[in-house]
Amino acid sequence: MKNRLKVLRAERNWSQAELAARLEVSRQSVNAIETGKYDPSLPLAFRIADLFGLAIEEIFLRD
Amino acid sequence: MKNRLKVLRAERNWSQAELAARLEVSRQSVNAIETGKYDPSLPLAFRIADLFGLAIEEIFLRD
DNA sequence: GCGAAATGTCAAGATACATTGACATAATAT
DNA sequence: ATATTATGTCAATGTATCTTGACATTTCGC
Repeated sequence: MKNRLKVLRAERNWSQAELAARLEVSRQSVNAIETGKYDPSLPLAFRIADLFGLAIEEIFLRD
Repeated sequence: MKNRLKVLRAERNWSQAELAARLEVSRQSVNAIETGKYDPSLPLAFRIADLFGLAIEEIFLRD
């Protein structure tokens, strides 16, 4: 499961800490998801999709 | 996080056991997700969406 | 180059997700 | 009515997700 988080974040000039704050998760969680250590839970994936105004399928890709 | 699993399964006349087999998870997992005990992981949500040929957003709804 | 901000990573702990095995009850079929 | 199938649920266990706190390294502005 790959994701486009880093790119989406860069497009908005958000730091990992800023994204984490907007998602109400820890900075370490954002980093872990971005660096592929694990996938977000489904509810968090929805919050991410909502924040960027995209469908989950447009952010998370089957590997 | 609500979901339409039970309906989609009924449309196909699949038992929980049959759906579990197609998803390669346990019957208890399907039951737990259907009865709202917990949400599936993101990878499992993708497998479910793929199986039914729908977008994740068409199966799982923000509550 | 120096200091600040950003990123990567580790450890320890909590809660969520998924498993097997078992059992009770409900629904269906013969 | 009895047997089979389907569903709901429990306990115990293991892995995944997420947390706080800490520290090292990289990147950026000045």
